[in-house]
Amino acid sequence: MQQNLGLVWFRSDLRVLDNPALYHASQQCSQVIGVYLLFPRQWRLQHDSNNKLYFWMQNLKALENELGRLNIPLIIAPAESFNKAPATLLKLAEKFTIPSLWLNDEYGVYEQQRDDDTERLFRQKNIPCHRYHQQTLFIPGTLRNMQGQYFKVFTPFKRSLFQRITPEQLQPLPAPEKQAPLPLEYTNPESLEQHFPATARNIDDHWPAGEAVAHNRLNTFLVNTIEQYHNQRDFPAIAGTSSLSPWLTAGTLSVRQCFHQALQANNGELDTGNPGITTWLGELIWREFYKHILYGFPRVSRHRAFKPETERLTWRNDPTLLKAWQTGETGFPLVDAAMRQLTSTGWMHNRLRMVTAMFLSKNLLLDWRLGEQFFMEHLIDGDLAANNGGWQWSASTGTDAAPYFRMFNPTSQSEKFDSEGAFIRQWLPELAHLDNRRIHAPYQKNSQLALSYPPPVVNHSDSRQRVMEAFKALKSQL
DNA sequence: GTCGCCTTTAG
DNA sequence: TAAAGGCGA
Repeated sequence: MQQNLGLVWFRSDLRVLDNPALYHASQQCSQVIGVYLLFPRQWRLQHDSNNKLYFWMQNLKALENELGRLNIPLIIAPAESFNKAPATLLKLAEKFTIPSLWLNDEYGVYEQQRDDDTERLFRQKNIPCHRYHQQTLFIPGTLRNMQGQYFKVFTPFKRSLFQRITPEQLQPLPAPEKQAPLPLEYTNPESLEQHFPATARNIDDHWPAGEAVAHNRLNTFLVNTIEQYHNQRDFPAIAGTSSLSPWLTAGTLSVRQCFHQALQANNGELDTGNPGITTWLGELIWREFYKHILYGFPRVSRHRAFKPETERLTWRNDPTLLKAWQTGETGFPLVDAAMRQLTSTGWMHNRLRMVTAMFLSKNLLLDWRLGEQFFMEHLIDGDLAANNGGWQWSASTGTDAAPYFRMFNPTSQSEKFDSEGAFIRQWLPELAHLDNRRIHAPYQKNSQLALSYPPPVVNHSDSRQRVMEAFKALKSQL
């Protein structure tokens, strides 16, 4: 009876819909069993936030329910670190006499090593390992320029993707069919989410788990929001973005499902049609781009700069300034409001991720890795590739085709993207009474103002000068 | 080698 | 409008 069982290993693909490993296993096996390994030690090492881990555990519970409706058991097993994965899985496969393993690849260096080790061990035992692909539209490494190298610039990468993408590869897979009941003896740990107490407030209300929720959000976004996406996405006081990243990172939702549905809403047009939709497709491709970069340039996942020469920059060591940035007490209202949004909700608006990242790395001249880590420690959608890519872009150590020195003025950004001060007032009640003009820089032209809010920790133009010279010095050192 | 172009601007 | 370098074909 157990001649043709399949063990499906879930990781960043916590869904039954459009899940290649699950789908193909259920097509080719008489019955399948799901497994999820807990890596608490590894997650700590990677600075994964409790917000994210709590959310993942809730999504895992939702997955267990979805699978249960299909009579597919889900075994949840502790494994501490990645290096314990092969033996833990093999033990399960032997205990339940399961002759095949099915999984969707992940593209971080340690994840690849873990999966390669697992496959090797299983092969030694004559258990085939079937590996699929789901994290990106194209397998990292399969989009190259004419010289056969990885694209280092976003736009040519996107053009190449548009040229090569086909309707067939965008067709999401259905859920597997319901299988015959499969009685198994196992006990899963209870109340897993309690091991990862979220620091974000009301996390269940803001970020409810499960595939049904994710698809509702996607559909609502496509119906109500996406057509104005290009006009509204830059304004943090407006809910103009998709806010789907937590589900995308957990794999509750696949990029293919998102891309497919958005493209349908645009009559199949990739770069024409509704500008809101095409802009959002571009954002999905940014996630794709950074995953390909992470795979093609593994140094970026080892705390190294994409542009090696920028490793000679001397970042300042100033724990007090770092603390001011982390707690939202820099005296720059938009920066502080953004940091308080992050620590209160586990999420930050994308425009503000750039503003706060540039402020840390350029105005404060603090190492971008400190900011990258702090983001990971709080973000509910923390993704190594996207977070690292964004930070390195902001710090000018990463991929960026623009020649000139890219630096935001946090006050101008505030006047431009929060002109009414609505976002600032939401997070900094101590400034709520200031008028729309003064709220962006409270002490400007009035340094004697009595406020329970700190004065600016740096002078923008001086700090701008300082970082410009630091980058200029890199070139003269060559 | 040449040429066109580059997510998100500052002053 | 100046900045001001390198990618990709």
